[in-house]
Amino acid sequence: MEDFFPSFFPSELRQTCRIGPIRKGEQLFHLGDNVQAIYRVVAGEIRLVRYGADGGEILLHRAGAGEYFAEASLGAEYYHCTAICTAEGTLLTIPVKVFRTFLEGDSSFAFAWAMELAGNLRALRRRFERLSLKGASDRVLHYLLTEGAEETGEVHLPGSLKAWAAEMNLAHETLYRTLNDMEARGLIERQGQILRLLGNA
Amino acid sequence: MEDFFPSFFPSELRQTCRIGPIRKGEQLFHLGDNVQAIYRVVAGEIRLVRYGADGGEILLHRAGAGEYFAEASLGAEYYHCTAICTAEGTLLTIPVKVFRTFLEGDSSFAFAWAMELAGNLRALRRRFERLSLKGASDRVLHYLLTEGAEETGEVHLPGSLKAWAAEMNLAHETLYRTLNDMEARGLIERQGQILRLLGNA
DNA sequence: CGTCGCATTGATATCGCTCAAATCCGGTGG
DNA sequence: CCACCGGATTTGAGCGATATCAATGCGACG
Repeated sequence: MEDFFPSFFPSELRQTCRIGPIRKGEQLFHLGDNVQAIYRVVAGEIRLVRYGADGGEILLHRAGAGEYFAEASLGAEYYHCTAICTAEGTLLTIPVKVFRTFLEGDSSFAFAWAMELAGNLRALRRRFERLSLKGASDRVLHYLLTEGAEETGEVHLPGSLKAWAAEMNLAHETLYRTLNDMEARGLIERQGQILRLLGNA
Repeated sequence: MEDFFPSFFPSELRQTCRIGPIRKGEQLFHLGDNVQAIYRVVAGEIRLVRYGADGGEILLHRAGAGEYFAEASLGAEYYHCTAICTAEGTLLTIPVKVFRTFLEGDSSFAFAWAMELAGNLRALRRRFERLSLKGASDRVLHYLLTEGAEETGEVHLPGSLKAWAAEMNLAHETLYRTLNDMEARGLIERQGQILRLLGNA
């Protein structure tokens, strides 16, 4: 199944992977577990979370279709967070042991993987930069500018507004209000699940 | 000079690198420049920044001795931020072209590099998680827990308190007050440049 | 039809930011 | 040796933006 694997995966590696369904609420691993696999979301959604001292859930990452997660745990002994399925789907499970073997022996694979990691790093830096903005509207603007379509700043809302608010570390109420304000000011335009950036200021 | 290079760098690669001094205020590259090199700080400090619409400086990363920067730009065409030297030191410059060649041809090098990137990714995730905390004291606690020495939660303050505040996206005044509060409450202990976590709550 | 979760709006509280000012410290030049 | 200066540190006061609490409508789903 070509769709399940990135093109650069060697066929021998593909044979050791597992592909299976994930159900909402299922936990793939917990904070502290020994690292046994890295994953790629084929369909559905996985959230990587950690729990604060007060029991509050801290969202580290949301992985959607096509995205890896726990990929940074390759060199670690144990997982640094907990993975929970938040939307039913399909999951590709890649055993670390075999994965490491290929990384060490196949230079073109290792190269492709390094490119992949570099891309993830850049994406995370964007999110980091976004979080460092204080204003809610600044974050929305930044999202449209960095994650939106080239030039047009058009974005398909990733799921519910509530989930989007969580990804940007905003209370969902604040996001509602902010979007209303911005639309009222003519900064953005909303058409159902599509957000468009209007004036380029 | 063994100190300048990570141990896994092939000697042929080392020969194409440049080692030179950097002065405070010097800019290594700007947002939008074509990617020509990745860097490693031997001594001193480099900050990766980006400028907001209001002209405000957004700190993306602070790289100190031993750290790489722009390493995620390997697969990119142009730099996504600006690099400024904030403390005099020495810089290792690694041309991307040669670097790529080695990545593609030397699997053990590529593997080591992938490990390096994975580590960077984990470090950035920690910082990201920290930023997602709302309270100032939560951020300080998180810093001590994740960046501090194992168990003891002991930390050498990275430079000035002001710089530390910037790294945690806090106003420096807020950090001063928070540290005072925390010390008064017996949560932490300060001895000059050393912060120690006391009660493990 | 009842329930659950998302969307939306209102009211209030809180925490960190901003502006301001005083002190301290290291370095520099006379 | 001392006066001066810039930057870090510290403390104070007040504001504002966001979180929080609360209530309602709405659509999907069993």
